[in-house]
Amino acid sequence: MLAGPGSGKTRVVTHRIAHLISAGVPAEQIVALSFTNKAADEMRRRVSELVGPQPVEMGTFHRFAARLLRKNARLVGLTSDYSILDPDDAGSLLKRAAKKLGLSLTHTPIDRVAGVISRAKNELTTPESFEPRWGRPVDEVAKRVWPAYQQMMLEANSVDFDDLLVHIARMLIDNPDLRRMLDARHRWILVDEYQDTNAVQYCIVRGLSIDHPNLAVTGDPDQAIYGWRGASIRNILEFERDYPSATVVKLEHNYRSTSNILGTADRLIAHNSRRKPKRLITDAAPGSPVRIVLDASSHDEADRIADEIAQALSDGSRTPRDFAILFRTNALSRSLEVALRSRGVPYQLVRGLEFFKRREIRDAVAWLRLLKNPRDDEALLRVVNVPPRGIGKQSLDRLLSWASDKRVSLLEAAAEAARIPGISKRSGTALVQFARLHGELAAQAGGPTGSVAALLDAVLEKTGYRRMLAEDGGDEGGEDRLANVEELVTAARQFGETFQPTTPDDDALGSFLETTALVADTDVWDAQENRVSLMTLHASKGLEFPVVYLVAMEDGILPHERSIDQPEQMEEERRLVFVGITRGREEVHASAARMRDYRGTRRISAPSLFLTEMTGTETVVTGTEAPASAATWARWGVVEDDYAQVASDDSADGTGAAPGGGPSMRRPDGLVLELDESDAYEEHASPKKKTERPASARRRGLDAAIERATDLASRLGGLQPVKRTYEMGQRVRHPEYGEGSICGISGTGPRAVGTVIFDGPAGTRKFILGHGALEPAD
DNA sequence: GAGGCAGATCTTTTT
DNA sequence: GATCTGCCTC
Repeated sequence: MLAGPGSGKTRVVTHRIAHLISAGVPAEQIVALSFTNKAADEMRRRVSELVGPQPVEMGTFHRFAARLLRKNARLVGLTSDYSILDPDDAGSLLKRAAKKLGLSLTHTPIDRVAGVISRAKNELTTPESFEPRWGRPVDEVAKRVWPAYQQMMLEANSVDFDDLLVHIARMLIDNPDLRRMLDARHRWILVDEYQDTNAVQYCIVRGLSIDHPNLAVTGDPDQAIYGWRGASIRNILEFERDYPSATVVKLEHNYRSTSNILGTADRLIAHNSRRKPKRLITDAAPGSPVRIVLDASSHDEADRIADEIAQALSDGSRTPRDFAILFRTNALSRSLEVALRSRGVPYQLVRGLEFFKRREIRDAVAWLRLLKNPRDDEALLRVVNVPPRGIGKQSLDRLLSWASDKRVSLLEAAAEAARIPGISKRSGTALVQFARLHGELAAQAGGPTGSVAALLDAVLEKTGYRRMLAEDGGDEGGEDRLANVEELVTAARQFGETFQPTTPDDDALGSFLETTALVADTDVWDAQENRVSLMTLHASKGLEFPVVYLVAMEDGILPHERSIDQPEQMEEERRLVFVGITRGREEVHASAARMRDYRGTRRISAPSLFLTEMTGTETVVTGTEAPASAATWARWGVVEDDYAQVASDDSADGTGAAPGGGPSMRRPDGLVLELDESDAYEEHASPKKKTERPASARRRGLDAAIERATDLASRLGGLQPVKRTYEMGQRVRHPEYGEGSICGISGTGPRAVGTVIFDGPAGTRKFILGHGALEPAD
């Protein structure tokens, strides 16, 4: 399903599940994969509304993989008690690996190296097959540490986030019998947000749907915003090749936003060249125009928005949960928080990881991990000297090298610490005692009947952690931290109450750890809470709000400075804005500030290119910094509009994405890509030319993009794009709705919105005229 | 070994 | 701005 924003995707997915079940498909054979737990929970809720609670497997890719891995851990050299390391712990393990190899990290920051490895894993590259790109020192370092890192992971019976998926993918590739079994077991698969799947995820889905290709995926290439994580729209484009009998369904009708909002979103996204043409159709009224506000400073921006919200709240026209404020980076939230707080407006910052990122929470969870998996060295390092037990860096270094020589875990080494040369008597005793403490707690942890909350309580008590926090009344909120830890105990208790083992080897502690390890930002966001939501654009995917504010749309921030010189990344940034705009149901306000206090410095920047691209008949430009005559802005807009016209002609005809119909081209790596720029070219050229494409179209990346602008411009000289003009009262024909007449036009040019009264039952509908959905009826 | 301090460093988005 | 690092002193 190619499904535009607000087209009822979740509804389609849930109804499909419900339909399968009522058609007699056993619920255990259905797997529904999404990207956040939130989305999965929502799906589950809606499915049980339709057909009652069902044992359908619903969750994130990572959760699904984690459970599968637990059942088959032996196949990849792990035990079912394996730990999941979060990026921080994984990073520090990577650091230890580098140190072991004596690699200097001064010129290659560790998170950069981690990023390269993560990226490679998501491409399903192995440490052996990984090839450093020439002239990239980070790659060279990655090439060398990766194997050591992986070895250490294995010895610690641990995986990182990426490994969860990679292990499953490899398992499916290497074990044909198991693959067949799992394929048969998970017969019906549904994947949401398919445009954001990467190679590993693709591999997993593919592996489970060869014998039983009952696969339903939904996605919108225009909302692909995880390219940096290796997601690739090629998964959508290749779909029809891998599953030749696939049917493509387009959901183009938007039930969410006003036509002004949709028009603006569409105008913007038309500037992307690499996309499947797709229409946005709506019956909705125009609503208020999308507002573009230019403020003098980031503080003005925050104050203005807070004032507007406070005003709407006090006159009763809105309630706090109607509002969302979206931004590019988390760091941008601060001034908004301050402004909202000073006006007493309740808000929630959607950054759920915060809780699980807190030191005290991580310490407590690390203890649980160590109890579950005694080989989890990273967890041990985290808690071994908290509260202080007199075990310092020196002793730990000795312990580490001894353990690594003897090939034992740190915990095993700790038990022997008294005998390890170089470790002082005092530290040695402390380590031995630590090991003994672990033994005591582990005894309590044993047995699947044990409650996680009780165990956690014992940990806090016996390790002296709770006492440490209680006594640390002074400087930095030992009280708060204590409260947080107690909150974790409560969470564990609640978890224990609802926990239902689905398989015999399911245990509460393991599941609890899995849950804490795999929470996402948006998972903590609570739609019920009546608060203004503050979140990143990425986190907003899949949500909707009556009123949306897009802030800090400035050059260098919204097209992020690291994206500006790369055309593909610019397109992703543009999609990000597209996602942001289409979150809005009734009002969208985009803003930029001339001067912004950011990262401790003050920066002056120009309004985002995207603001000018959005500007048109559906928008108004205001604010203290708005050009008085609107001339500068407007002229800028006009120039952009010419470009917009070129781009819109690219996608003027919505048929390009029909199954197998669109022209496609093969890249050297064997992928099939559809490029709209060639669509545009083809559209007006003779059909014969289809096979001999100009060399320029074959080139990609920077070259192609530079070429495209100039090349396309010159080519257009000889190729007149089909220009249609419409006027009031004109008779038109729509392929689906039949004939009608235009009874209203708002705006001008290819983006104008026309209202059509159809003769048939379709009634009155609105269209973006330039989209080619309508033809003149003679 | 613990704790405190100054200076360096680095800042996209996330399961 | 915030956090981490290395260095210093007790």
